Amino acid sequence: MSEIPKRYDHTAAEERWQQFWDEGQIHRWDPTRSREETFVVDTPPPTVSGSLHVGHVFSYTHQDLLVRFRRMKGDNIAYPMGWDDNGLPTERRVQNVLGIRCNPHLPYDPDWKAEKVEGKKKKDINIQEVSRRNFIEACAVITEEDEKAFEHLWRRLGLSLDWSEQYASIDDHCRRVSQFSLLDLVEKDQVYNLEAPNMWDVDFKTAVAQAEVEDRPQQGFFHDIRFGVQGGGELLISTTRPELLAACIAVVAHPDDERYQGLFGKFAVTPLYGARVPILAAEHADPEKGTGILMVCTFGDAMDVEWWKQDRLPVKQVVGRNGRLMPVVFGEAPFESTDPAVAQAAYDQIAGLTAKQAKKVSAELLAQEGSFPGGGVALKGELRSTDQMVKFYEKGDRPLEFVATRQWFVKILEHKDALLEQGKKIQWHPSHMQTRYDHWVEGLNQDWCISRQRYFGVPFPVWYRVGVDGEPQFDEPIFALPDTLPVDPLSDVPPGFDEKQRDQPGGFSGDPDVMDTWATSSLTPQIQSYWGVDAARHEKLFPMDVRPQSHEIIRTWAFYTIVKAWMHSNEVPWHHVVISGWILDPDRKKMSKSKGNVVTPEGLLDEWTADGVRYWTARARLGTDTAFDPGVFKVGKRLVNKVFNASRFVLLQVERVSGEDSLLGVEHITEPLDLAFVERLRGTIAAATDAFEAFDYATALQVAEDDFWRFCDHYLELVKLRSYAEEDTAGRRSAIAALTWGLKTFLRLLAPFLPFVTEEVWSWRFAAEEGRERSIHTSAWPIVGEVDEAPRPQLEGVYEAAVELLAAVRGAKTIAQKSLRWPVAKIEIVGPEIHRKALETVLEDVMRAGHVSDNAVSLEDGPSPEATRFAVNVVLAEEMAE
RNA sequence: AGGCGCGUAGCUCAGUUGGUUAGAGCGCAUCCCUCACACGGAUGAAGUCCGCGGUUCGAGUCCGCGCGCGCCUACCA
Repeated sequence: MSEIPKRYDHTAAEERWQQFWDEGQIHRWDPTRSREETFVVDTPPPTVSGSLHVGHVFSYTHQDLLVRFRRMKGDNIAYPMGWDDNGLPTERRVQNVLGIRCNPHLPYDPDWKAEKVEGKKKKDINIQEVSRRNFIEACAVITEEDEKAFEHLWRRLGLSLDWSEQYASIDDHCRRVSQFSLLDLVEKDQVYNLEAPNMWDVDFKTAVAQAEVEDRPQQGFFHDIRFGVQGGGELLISTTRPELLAACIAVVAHPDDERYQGLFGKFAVTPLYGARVPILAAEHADPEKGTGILMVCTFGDAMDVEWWKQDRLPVKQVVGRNGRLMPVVFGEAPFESTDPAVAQAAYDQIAGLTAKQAKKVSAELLAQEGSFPGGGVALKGELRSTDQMVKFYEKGDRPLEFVATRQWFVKILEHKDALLEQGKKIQWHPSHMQTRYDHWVEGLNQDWCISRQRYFGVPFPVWYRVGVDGEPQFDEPIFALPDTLPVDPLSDVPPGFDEKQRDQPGGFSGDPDVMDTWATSSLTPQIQSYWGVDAARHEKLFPMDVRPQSHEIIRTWAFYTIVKAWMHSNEVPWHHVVISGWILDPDRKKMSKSKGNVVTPEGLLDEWTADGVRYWTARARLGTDTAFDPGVFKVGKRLVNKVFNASRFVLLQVERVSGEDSLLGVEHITEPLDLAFVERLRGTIAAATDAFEAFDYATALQVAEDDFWRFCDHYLELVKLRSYAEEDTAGRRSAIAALTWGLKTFLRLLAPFLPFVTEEVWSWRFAAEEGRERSIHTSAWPIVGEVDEAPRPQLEGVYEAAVELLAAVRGAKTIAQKSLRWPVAKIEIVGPEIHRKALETVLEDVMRAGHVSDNAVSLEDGPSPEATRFAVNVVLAEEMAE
């Protein structure tokens, strides 16, 4: 038995046990055990952004609680760690930290070294352009540092991850699996490549997918613009985007709209540009909005894209990839005009401007005399302000534009029903989170665009034949062979070609894009299972048991992962999804870096102990947002101290009584009070286990914690003096045996929540008992069968009667402002028979704990006051005994 | 605008299939250094269960209508 320290030094203990777990490799997945006895977690790979906040602590601890429970139940745990270093966040961070930009056309410079510019003033930084390969090397350097910071925090938190199972979403293995996934989708005809209008971020200059788009409120202005009608007349269009007038390809109104019945089939003529455009009827036009008749452009919004497709209208793209208006030539298709010279003169004033600038200039042009065909002013009346919702890339600063570009898409629109079915096969915790998934699937309106015009990501394993005209033939892709993956088509050469033929007529050209980061993240189960690489391992790990994540990424991570598992394997990726809520600051706002209200975790761990911080996270039920409340950390730390001190008391008693002999077994538990306590604990074990089985760690904690405090406040006090006995009596043996099993049980019930302090006190005595139990975390989760040798109590309410009477004695002393050790001269107890009988069996323990002298007790029959078992009259002694 | 969730003590939250007088912790008040713990303990005060209506012998719980908060989805005329 190791020496029991007087105080808990959490800093030293936490470090010591982290190291112990590492050395003992107790978190290792055992690949030799069967799938049935294995519990597989699809750990979220955090975006390695370099800054940690308390939100990370929150959801990752939730997973760990469930994992630690399953481990103690005897499961073989597969709990890997992945890092998401792919994509824009890293790219942007690297640009800022190192002051570089990628120029993929530059040659690789082997001597180039990354140098941090943090701390320098903005004007002193010269942005340096580097090659794609240099840029990716720089990314790797930065992410490695960031991963270390995360790993350090995870270890301090006591996450029982298997550190031998790690991946990074940009590493060779992940690139291989991602590219293999694309090839499999090609083979299954679930992916296509198409030039089409698509949402485009003009600053990042990349396509984005529906899932990455968010609506933001913006103030817009209606411009009422007069259009001519061919053959005479005019109509009034209300638009917030006058800068797209040159891109107008039609005018539409609702087919039932009385006002425009005579116009359908005719042509309108745009002001300034003199373009002849058809006037069409369309159900989607809302007679209530604006003037009820609107212009269709290429492309103002998603609806424009729909109309363009539906009515086979021409493309008049004016907004370029950089968000500025492109030069166009009037008088040539598709920019026909009744007066090309006038049109050109007008357009030349907005060409080259940003959309926002062009809007202002367009309004000025439209307000000029002569802007309406045949004389007059096209802009009618004042601008009217309107609140509108505008689509933004979630990481972007300017509105998205619809730009015709060539992109890769995964077919999801035609599979909505099948994807809803897959969602039903998964158990969502809490269950209402499935509704979010359903809503998202039902609301899909675009296929999944998976190509991004960026540098840091997984390339497409694709080349295109180059025609004799020197242009890539996109309908003739050449795919990499699966056993050559991963490839980079910008440096690798497709089968049957050599490097000299790159970008040459008759040769090949590599696809310059990278995949959407979700195209890789959607494969975390397959990455972990080595799908397509190691079939035996895949069998043992896929589908997984549980996916932990937060609710805002149901539409991305959960959804895409379900898509991929279904397309590749016709399976669900996991059987359970557990959803953590958010952390809210005291103003009930979500804590996030952009709001500047985050709390960094390391300081919390210093102040409240790792277990105390874990306690706070464990109090938050799944799916429920939680206030950041230092009061709860405090409670957690108190519990940690209580565990330490109660264990100290029990084990000092055990040490005194048992010496170095083996612990007293449960067969020694014979006293009625002890049996009543054991009976109570049986119920606690069952309740905590049921809750954990249902993924409800919060209830498991509450049940265990409540009963542990009762154990300390009541049972320990009731049994303490009996256990102090000098002689080896049956009563003392019973007390020590019950305390031993009780403590051992509480420690195990609390171990998933408080892994450090429970391990610490477990090591004093229990660890030596059995080899398997060297660590509490690989010891067996308590079951009621352990204590079968202690008979069930014959009477009910024994424990409760004892507690009630002790409270009455304490109350009398408190009211008299006396110490709890103050002796009682006389106590009169009146109550009904059933309660008296229960009490009589434990009366000696209660009287001893209350310092009631012998022969001072009277117990009589009679009614008890409401909600109590007994009427009690306590008379305190005149003086403190010596 | 539709949907999901939430609203219980000053604060953070439990409250099971409807069932006596609605619970816990924090905070607060008063007291107690007792040999596990003062980083502790005892005792106590504190609630219009968001509002209105309904079902029921009985509603915090079920139904309807509101109000407030959060989120999801839709919405660039």
